[in-house]
Amino acid sequence: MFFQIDPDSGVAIYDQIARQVKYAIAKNTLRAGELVPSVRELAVKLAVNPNTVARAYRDLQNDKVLEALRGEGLRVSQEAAAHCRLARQTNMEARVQRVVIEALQSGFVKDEFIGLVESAWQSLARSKTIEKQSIPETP
Amino acid sequence: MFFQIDPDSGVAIYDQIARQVKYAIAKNTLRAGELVPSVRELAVKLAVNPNTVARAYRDLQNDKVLEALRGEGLRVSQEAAAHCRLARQTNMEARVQRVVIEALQSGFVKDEFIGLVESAWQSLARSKTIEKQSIPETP
Amino acid sequence: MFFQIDPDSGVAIYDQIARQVKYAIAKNTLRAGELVPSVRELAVKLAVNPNTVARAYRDLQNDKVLEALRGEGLRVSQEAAAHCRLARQTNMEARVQRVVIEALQSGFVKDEFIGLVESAWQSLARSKTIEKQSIPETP
Amino acid sequence: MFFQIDPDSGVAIYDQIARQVKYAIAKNTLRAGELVPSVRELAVKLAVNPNTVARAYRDLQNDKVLEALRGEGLRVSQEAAAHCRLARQTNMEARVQRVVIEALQSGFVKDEFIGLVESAWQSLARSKTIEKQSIPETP
DNA sequence: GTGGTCTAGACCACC
DNA sequence: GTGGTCTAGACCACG
Repeated sequence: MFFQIDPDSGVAIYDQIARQVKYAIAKNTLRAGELVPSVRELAVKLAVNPNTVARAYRDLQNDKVLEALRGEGLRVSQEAAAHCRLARQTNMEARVQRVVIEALQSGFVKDEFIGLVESAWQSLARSKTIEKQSIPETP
Repeated sequence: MFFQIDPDSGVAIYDQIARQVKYAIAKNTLRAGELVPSVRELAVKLAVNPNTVARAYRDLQNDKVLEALRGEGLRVSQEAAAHCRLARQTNMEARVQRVVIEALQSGFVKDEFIGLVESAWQSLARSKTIEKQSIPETP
Repeated sequence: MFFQIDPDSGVAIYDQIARQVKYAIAKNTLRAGELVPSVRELAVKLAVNPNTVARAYRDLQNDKVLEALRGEGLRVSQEAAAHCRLARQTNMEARVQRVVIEALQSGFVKDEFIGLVESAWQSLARSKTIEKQSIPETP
Repeated sequence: MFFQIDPDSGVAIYDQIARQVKYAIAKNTLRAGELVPSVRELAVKLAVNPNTVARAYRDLQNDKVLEALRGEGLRVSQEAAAHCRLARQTNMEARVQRVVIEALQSGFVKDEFIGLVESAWQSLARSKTIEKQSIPETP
């Protein structure tokens, strides 16, 4: 598959996997009805413990994003796309809100902060390897 | 004192304390040479175990932000302000960068994202209790 | 493992542990990439509270000597050896300097003092249990 | 008086005071029968809390180094010189032994260590302000 | 199994 | 009164 995990980012690996699967669905890189890679296969590709992949897939099943086909594998569900797009929006709002609260608490003014955001966006958006960027999260 | 901790935010309490002390110094609410509240006193105010406050203060001593005066208390060091202001900037840049990377990865376009940020800022900035807001961390 | 702590030496136990880990790395008894004993395991061996070992390990992580592998253990970092060898040298210089200052202040002459050092070295070096010697600290 | 204390050395201030009094007696700078400065006077000179000086003097009385003359002050006792010279020797032996043990534990060889001691001695002995040197101790 | 965090309560040295 | 250390035991997230 196409994504990357960073074991030192402070975010649980299973969480990184689950999120990137959701993003892929939200972006239509992965579509309803498709099979995701098997636990073992993905574990090998990401150089990660199979248990960790299994946990990510389990969480995705709980979220009704994946569904098990006995003896076949895990399939992206029909409702997944809607769910993932919604999740994308909600998660991003929550994340933005947290950072904004921190910024307010530490005394930033609005323009100073927006400036920070824009300059980060500029510098990151032009990097062509953006999709390979790991996501340094935060402890 | 002036700050609040949220035991359910997912951020370690000692970390919330340490950060808010740094912010207070960066904002000049707390100045070089002043004594911070005693471990026991702050523990009572925050309804937290004294060991937890002690751990925050110990970390701040490692960062050269506080210095111990035996039998007297803990004092804000002279270098603290510079360090804390720098940390404020650097930390915020790092946090913003992480969110921006996530946004890019999940397919946001710039204006959509900036819009999210601005609306979050608007709604949070006008809340008068902003300083009492807990910092809901990690989704 | 191979080291000993003395709870009555006046030196904090966590500090004795951290120092001995560093020494082991400086001496190549412990090498980059290896896992150190788990917190609980070492706590049992040293007959010490696990929190105390955890504190030592935490300090070593702050010093970039150890790094955490989630759910796996703590690993000696790559930079550790250099750091520890440097620390060994610097610490010993500092300790020697303090004693020398005391000696000068209390009116020793050089040969008298060197004699003291040599006789101490002789008598301690031939004891075969040297590595098991506790470090009686502070008079 | 002639000595210096370092509140950040990790050694208790009262202990620094008591030791320096003993050293002065061992060196005959202070002689049997002389009065030591009053608690208040010394406290002012050293910029230290009078309680701290009082504690040092109390310890020295326990050691029979000083004796109280009601309404007059504290006098260096007759036995003091012998006691202090003995203490000088014994303390230095103990300190040297501790450092030597550490050196052995951290894998120094004899010549390497003696070299360290000699170079420290050289560089410190020629400093003219040697008597004003504070004694950085260390915990 | 691993480390990380927190609480509770104790004892110490220092001022 | 202050900070520092240690113990005991609990719970959590992670692999």
